Amino acid sequence: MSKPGERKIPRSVIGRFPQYLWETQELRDEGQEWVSSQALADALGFTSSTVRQDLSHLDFSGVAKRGYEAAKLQQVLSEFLGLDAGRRAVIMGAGNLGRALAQHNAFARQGFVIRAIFDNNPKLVGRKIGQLVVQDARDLEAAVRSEKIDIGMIAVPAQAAQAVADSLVAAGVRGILNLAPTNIRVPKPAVVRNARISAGLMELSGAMKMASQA
Amino acid sequence: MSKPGERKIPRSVIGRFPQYLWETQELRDEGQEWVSSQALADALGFTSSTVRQDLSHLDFSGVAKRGYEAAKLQQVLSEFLGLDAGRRAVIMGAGNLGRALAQHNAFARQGFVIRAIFDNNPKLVGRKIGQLVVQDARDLEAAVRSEKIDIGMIAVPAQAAQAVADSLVAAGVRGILNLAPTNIRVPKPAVVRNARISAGLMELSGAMKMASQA
DNA sequence: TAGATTGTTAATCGATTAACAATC
DNA sequence: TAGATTGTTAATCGATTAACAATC
Repeated sequence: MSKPGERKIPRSVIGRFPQYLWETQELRDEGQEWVSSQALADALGFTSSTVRQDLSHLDFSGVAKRGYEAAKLQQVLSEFLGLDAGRRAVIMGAGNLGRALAQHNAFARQGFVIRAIFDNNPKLVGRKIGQLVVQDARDLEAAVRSEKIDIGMIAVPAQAAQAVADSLVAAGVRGILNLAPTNIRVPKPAVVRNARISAGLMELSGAMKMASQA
Repeated sequence: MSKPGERKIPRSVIGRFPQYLWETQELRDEGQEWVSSQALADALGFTSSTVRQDLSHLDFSGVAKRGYEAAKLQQVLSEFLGLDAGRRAVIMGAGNLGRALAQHNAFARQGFVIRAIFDNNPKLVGRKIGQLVVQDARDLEAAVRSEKIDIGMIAVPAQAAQAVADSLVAAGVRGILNLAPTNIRVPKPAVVRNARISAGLMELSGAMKMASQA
């Protein structure tokens, strides 16, 4: 375990936490009650040393000779990532991608509840998407307040992404997940993370070129 | 410019290339003919030193006092990332996410052409999605061969992701973009990159917790 | 020319890995 | 107990930043 109170956990470590979480869930599903740093490392392609270093940031200890208790590890990781409370999100943009996200029920299982979807196109406003109805983007601020929204997911075209991010921040949203193929910036204490499929494709393509030359 | 032939460019650098590319495109759209390392750094939140280091890996030089020629930079980055030839992709899984990807025409503009979409659910096979018809997953190998597919995008549930990745590799696909919330592994020389929206949400949530404590 | 910006080297910073005593 | 696996320190490795001569 170690320093529960001392923080500044590197971003690279936080980036591996979701992976530990999934892998632990999978191992539990297979009936494992204990997971070792070596087992996680093998599954994820890290070294066991990295895994132990990473997990030592959590307020939680493994047990020598056995490893980490899977159920406990899962719980501590969830808590650390702020998933236990349930994060409340909105989707900005009701195009193909926004609509797909709105109907993607896997998010709920992981602690992310999507409360609303917005668009500024009058043709889309009012349309039903799964359980939700597309709302006018002008009504964002009221919804953020009444629904206590934590996170905005940006699924609009690249040119509109920064303006939409600004409106989310102005409405009081602290966390932004950007899916548009562009770079956006937000003032502190707001936080942005990118989940850009195009970027993934481009990096993949670059990596393929490297691999074919090596 | 420097060593065009010498490789092993760090993954972190390749990860920034798409960002340079987008930013350069945007600046060109605004009419800029030259971009400086400082301008890119400011827009993306890096230091100019990092930008210059990164771009020095490319077979291309800036010009003292002016910066980098935007059109040329865009072209060299595209080429480096293997986008100029046009990458040919298939989508595995015709659920909400897979269907949204199939209709997402932004990919084509960035050099990724989606040639087919597969599912193993007979109810979905034959269904029309945009320009494509959902095919039976058993026909993957033939399609990969006849369509010269480079990339497979995995948009199936987590439990099925590894098996689908294996089938892609067996069919001869070298690059895999994993969108499922799980970790998959492939044998060399195949390459995987992840574009997991759930992971992005979890990292964001963790970063929000850190930011609120700081 | 004078000044701005590159390319590159060297210094710093941070992250990963190795190693091993502690321990269950 | 003996052996496996943790937690942590120290060493290594790699990535970022600073600095500055070269140059257009």
